[in-house]
Amino acid sequence: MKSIKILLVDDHAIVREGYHSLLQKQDNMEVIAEASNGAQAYLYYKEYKPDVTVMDISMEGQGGIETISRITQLDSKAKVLVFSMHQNPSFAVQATRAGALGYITKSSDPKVLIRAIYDVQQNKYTLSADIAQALALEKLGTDTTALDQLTVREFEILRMLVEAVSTQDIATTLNISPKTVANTHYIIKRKLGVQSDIELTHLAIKMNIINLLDLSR
Amino acid sequence: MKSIKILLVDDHAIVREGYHSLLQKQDNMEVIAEASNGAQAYLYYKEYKPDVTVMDISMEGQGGIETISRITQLDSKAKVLVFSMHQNPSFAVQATRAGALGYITKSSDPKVLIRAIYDVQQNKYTLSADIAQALALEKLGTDTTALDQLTVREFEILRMLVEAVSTQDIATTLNISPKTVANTHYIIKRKLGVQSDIELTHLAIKMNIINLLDLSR
DNA sequence: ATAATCTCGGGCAAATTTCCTGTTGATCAA
DNA sequence: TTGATCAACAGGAAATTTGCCCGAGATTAT
Repeated sequence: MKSIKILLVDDHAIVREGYHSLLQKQDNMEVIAEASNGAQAYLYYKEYKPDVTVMDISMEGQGGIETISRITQLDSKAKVLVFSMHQNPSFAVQATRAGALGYITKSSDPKVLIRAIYDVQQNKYTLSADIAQALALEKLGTDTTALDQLTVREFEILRMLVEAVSTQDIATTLNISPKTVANTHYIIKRKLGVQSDIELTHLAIKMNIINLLDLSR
Repeated sequence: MKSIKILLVDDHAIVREGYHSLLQKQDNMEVIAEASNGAQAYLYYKEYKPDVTVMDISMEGQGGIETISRITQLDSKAKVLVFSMHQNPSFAVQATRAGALGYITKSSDPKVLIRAIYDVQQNKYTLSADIAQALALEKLGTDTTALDQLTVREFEILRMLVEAVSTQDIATTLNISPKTVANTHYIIKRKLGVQSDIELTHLAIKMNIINLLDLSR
């Protein structure tokens, strides 16, 4: 039987060790190279032309998604399986856009990974169950254009709110009653379907209302 | 030579596989049990009394730090080595408070992990180089993390709070009264000097408690 | 012109926050 | 071993905020 040649990409040595040990038990899979970062992965891909590339996307430096783009740009038939710790379905979306053929979370059972490698090798798109479910929920949930439901004024107030401006200060700068700000705050939360201010902040980050660079400064 | 008995705790099967494979190559180390969550880890600890417990602290549900507390409370001589993906030294501080004897990041070389297991087994405190450096910088720099003022429990609750877990849910998973969670929430805000939950979330992002890449739930 | 929508805010019950208190249990120094 | 300290827990009560109602005036759309 012809052996599937695999390129491993993960910045945690221990995880690569795990793959290695796991895949070695499969007699028709063979790890032909391991990379610990995106740049290396790209070089190895060119050099070894693996059948399947198993890649973590949360790496320091040049991200995994970027690496997927570059690899699939180099070889449009590249088969990349993403193996990530992120349960967030938008990662799966991003990875797929970049050209990945599958997305499996690390909490998946090893059997699922093996199965996924076979699937990807046969050009079959694969998602782990948890991600598939989350994606489905997101699709039928309202989430996507939630922001468009806000009026101009609401959006303005939202922007100040998530920058942690106090109700009082917002009222003062907008020359309206704090009560109105509080009411609007409530309306915003209801429209966006969030329960708490913390959720609201998360949403604001997702929607790029908060400038993350400002924040982490 | 007597073999060092090891308990592995990590919620990612592939990572456990990695440890396993790595540690098996050491002829004086033996993995006697593997747990995939905190509660199970606690039970296994009681049952197997391992020489060294190697634990990931970013697990779903009952956190790893909480688990360390419970284990060291059960057996004050327990030797716990934390193996974490978090580069933030505050995690090391909290883990140490909870009773851990060492803190190694997952990006460390496998050799470092092996070395650390020996060290911990001999009751020698171990830090991986990157964390030691960050801690040192933190100590002499002004940037002294306010987070270190928090108790272990407070830190644990903070982490859940900023992930937008509800007071009720936190109370349920930690088996305490919602009133206690609300009280602790308040204490945390006071200690960190923030006015609102939105400010608290900003702080959490700055302090790297929230994984920016994973903001969705 | 009429309806619809936005903006603004008052009212008020319910929920939460804030700050206090006290209990328990663990640690630790004298 | 005893007293002191501190973390964890949780109840009480007042202050504040939230959640949801409403209506009024302005603006926009049809």
